[in-house]
Amino acid sequence: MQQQVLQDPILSISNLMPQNMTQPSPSHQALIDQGIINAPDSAKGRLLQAAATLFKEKGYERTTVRDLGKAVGIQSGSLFHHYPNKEAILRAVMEETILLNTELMKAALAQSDKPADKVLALIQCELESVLGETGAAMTVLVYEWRSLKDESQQYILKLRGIYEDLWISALSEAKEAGCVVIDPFVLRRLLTGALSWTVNWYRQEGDMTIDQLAQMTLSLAIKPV
Amino acid sequence: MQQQVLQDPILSISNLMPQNMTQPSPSHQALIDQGIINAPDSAKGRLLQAAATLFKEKGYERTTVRDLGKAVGIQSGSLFHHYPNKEAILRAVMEETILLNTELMKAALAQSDKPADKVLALIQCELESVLGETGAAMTVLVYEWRSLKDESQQYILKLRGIYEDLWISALSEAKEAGCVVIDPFVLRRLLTGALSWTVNWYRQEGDMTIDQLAQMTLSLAIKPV
DNA sequence: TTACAAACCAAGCGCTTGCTTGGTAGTCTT
DNA sequence: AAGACTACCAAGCAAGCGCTTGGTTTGTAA
Repeated sequence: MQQQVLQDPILSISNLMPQNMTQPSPSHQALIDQGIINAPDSAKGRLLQAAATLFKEKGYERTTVRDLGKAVGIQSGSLFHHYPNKEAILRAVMEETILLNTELMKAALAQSDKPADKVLALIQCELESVLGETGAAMTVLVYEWRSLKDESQQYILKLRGIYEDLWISALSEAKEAGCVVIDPFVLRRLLTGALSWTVNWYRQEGDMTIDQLAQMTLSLAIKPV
Repeated sequence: MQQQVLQDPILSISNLMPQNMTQPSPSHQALIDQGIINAPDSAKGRLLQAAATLFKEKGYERTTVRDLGKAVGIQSGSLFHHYPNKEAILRAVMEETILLNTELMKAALAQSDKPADKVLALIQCELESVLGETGAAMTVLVYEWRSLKDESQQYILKLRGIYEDLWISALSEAKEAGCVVIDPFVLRRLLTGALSWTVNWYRQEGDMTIDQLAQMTLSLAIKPV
């Protein structure tokens, strides 16, 4: 059964997406093929993309189901054909983002060797997540925590744990190698704040690339050996 | 005309405040005496403290005027005798916090001499602000930005500019002294994220003091000369 | 004692919210 | 062709929201 395509070409949320959108990465495509996350051009996928954008810009509470409906080009009531309630949409946004970015990080780690390279790969990866195409959803993941029900919080927290484990083991390796001085857990938490906050000031149009920013951040986190 | 004290001893927001509250610092008291900010034990002061706590815990949007009224021990409608609308309460919370913490930072800087010491003083000061008594209000200042009207945003932004200038000049001095390698503006923004994020994980009850955390953060920001 | 203003209450208004309902158009299966 | 299913619309409900109103209590000062 093929998903029907949403009909209104004017209000359709495809207008909210970058025109020259890149192809999904191999990791991304794999998750789509396994049915774990929705394809970006499916009805649900576009709803989630629009929701992420609105939740980031206005906040979850200030975004109404009427806003969501308008962004996708359907009536607000029709949203509840896809998701049982508004919170489930927020949860789905977070779930898909954390799953996707965990896979992206694993892929990035697989291409690195030395401890310092791994840390750089993680920093680059997280910056790309926060500042790139999935940035809206990542911001929602970080800042709209409180709006989830307890049960959803625990579920997302579990997924986040897997993601954080990748960080902790990389930083621990770096510490054993002598290029990190402070406790890996504290360092990770300081980095979490520093990296997620970039969404509030970094602009692609500026004269600093994401890679340059990643290098600067790395220079704070590790000392050359 | 002396401020009347709120009457309900059960619901009074004084119950929400630490029992063994320290005396206001000299900088704090000076601002109170000048009528720039409200005394913590005045009616308005307690309203703002309760509002900060609720806004931090539930978010501004999820906090209703009925919640605020209950926390202070008055009817929700009576709030509008003190402030014209709900947003004005949020604005007042932010305004008082930024004014107070700007003064605290100036006082801390005045006692420091070498560039690295000044940076450490700023880090300590900001951590105390975020994690100490004014923590709720500081968190609101950082994370409830979007809920302000445009005009209020500009006003608070102006106040924040003064605060940030203290940081930028201290980091610039440190860079000239050779103990900072990356651009002061970028460094400040990374530190902003790292320090404000501590509210999400640091616990006083743990075995790491705020001063130790400040030292660790300093070790990332500057290199010994 | 009287006068007055500040602080507050009780009630509720107008509006918006998330969500439900009953029904319809189009597609796929048999 | 008939039936089943998905995706949607139009309308609106119950609850909760920020805020207003008219009147009462309380503290201060003449």
